Amino acid sequence: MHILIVEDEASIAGFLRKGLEASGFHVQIASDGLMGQKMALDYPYDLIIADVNLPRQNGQDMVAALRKQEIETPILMLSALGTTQDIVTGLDVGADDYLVKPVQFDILMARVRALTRRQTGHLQSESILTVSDLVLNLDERTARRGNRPINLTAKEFQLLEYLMRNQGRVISRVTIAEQVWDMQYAMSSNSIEVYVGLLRKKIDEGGAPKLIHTVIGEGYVLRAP
Amino acid sequence: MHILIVEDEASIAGFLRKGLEASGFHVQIASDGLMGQKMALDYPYDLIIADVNLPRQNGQDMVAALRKQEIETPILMLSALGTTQDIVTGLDVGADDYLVKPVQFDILMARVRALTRRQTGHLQSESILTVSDLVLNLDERTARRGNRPINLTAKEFQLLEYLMRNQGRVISRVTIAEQVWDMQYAMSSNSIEVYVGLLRKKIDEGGAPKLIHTVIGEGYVLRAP
DNA sequence: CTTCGACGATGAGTATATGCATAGTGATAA
DNA sequence: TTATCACTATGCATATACTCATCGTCGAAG
Repeated sequence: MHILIVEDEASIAGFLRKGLEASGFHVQIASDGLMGQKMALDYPYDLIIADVNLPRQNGQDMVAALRKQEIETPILMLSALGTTQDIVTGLDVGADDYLVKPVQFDILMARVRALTRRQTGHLQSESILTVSDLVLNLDERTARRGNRPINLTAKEFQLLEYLMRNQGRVISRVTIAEQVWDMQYAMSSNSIEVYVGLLRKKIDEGGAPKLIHTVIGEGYVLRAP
Repeated sequence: MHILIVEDEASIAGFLRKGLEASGFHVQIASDGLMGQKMALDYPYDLIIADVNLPRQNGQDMVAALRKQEIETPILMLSALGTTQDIVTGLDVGADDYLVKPVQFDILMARVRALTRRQTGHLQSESILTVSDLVLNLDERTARRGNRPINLTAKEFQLLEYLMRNQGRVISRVTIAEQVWDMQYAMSSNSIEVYVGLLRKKIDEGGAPKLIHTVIGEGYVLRAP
C-alpha cells in the first residue's frame, strides 16, 4: 500500500510518515500542491493525505484538479480550519474524508484503514499478483501464502497464475485446457482436476481460509474469502 | 439513490428524512438494529446512516454483522459518543465514516455526497444482468436478490440467465427446451416445470414481489413488478 | 354451486454426472 | 539410481439432473 502525503510542515509530515510506515505502508511526501498533483498523476497511490494550506496550490484546488483528470484515488484532507464551510468545500471538491488538526493518530489510522479497505486487490506492480494473503511473484517465480513460502512446479505455477489473473471469475475446464494446456479441444483426461488438487494441497492446507473453490458443473474460481 | 436510516429517535429520523428527500434521495427508516440489519439484507441501498445507540442491537454490532454477510454498502455512523475509542471502533468494524451528534446538516449532506459518489458510474462494466433487485453476475456465476446471495446449480443458472436475457417476453416451453436443454424437439418430460419451480423457490421466496410468472397455455415470463 | 378437464405445481425417488483422492506410469534430469 | 514432474487410471462419494405419480388450481359448462 502506497500513500502520498502532501504537507509542507516537515514536522507533521515526518510524524505521519513514521506512524504509517510502522503500520506497513510505503510513504512518499510532497511539500506543495503542485508537486503533490504531479506525483499523484505519475503514480497510482492507494491513498493521498493532503493538507489544505499548501504553498503554490492549496489542497482543495489540487483535489479538484486531480478529480478533473479522473484520478480516483481516495483522498483524506487535513486542515487547521475547522469551519463548516471548509469541510463542505473539501468534500464537495472530491475528497473522501476530512480531519481537523490537531489529529489524533489512532483516529487517523482508523480512517486510513477505512479508505484503503476497498482497494485491496489493486495492482501494485506488473510482476506481482495478489489475492488475499496469497502472493505470486512472476519475476522471481515464487509464491507465498502469508509468511509461508510455497514451492510450485512449472505447471502448478502456470495454473495458479491463470487463476489469479482471473480472480473472482469462474473459469471453465475448457478454458483452462485452452489457456494453460494449449489444448484446442476438450481434454479427455483428468489432469486439471489433479492439478487443482495439488494446488489446493499446497495453498489451502492448514487453517487458512480456502481460496480455490469448485463451482459444480461450471469450473473453478480463485476468490478472496 | 436509496438511503436507509437506522435511528430510534423519531425526531432525528424525521429531520434527516426531510432533508435528504429534499435533495432527491429516497429514504427508508428502521427503528432498531435488528430491523436495520434485516432491511439492509433485503434491499441494496446506496447508503446506510446508522445511529450507534439503538434498541435490540447497537449500531456497531449491526455494521459488523452486515460486513460479515458481505454487504458492501457505504455506512455513515452517527453518535452522541465522541470519544476516540468509539470512533476507532466504529470505523474498524466496517463503517466508512463517523459523525458526532449534534450533526450540522450541511456537513452531513457533504459526507453523504462523498460516500454515494463512487457508486454511480461504477457498476455495469462487467457482464451483469439485472431485473428489479435480482442481479446475475455472469463472470462470478453468482446471483443475488437484493443483498441476499442465492445459490444456483448450473442448470438453474442457465435457465435464469435465459429468462433474464428475455425479460418481459413470454417464453414458450418449446423455446426453453431448445435454448436451455438443447432439445431440438419438444421434451416428453416436465423438467422445465420442475426447474421453474426450483427457481421460484430460491428467487421469489419471502415477501419480495414475484418475478417469475406463468402464462397459462403460453409459457413463462420474468418481469419486474 | 358443482363438476369436469386442461394445465401446472410439487415431493419423492432414481439415475447420472461430476469431482476428487489415491495410486501408478513413463519420461527426464541430477 | 533416485527424484521429480507431467500426466493417466480407478473407484468412491455426492451433488445434480431428471422422471413419475399425485395433487392443486382455474375456467367453462351444466
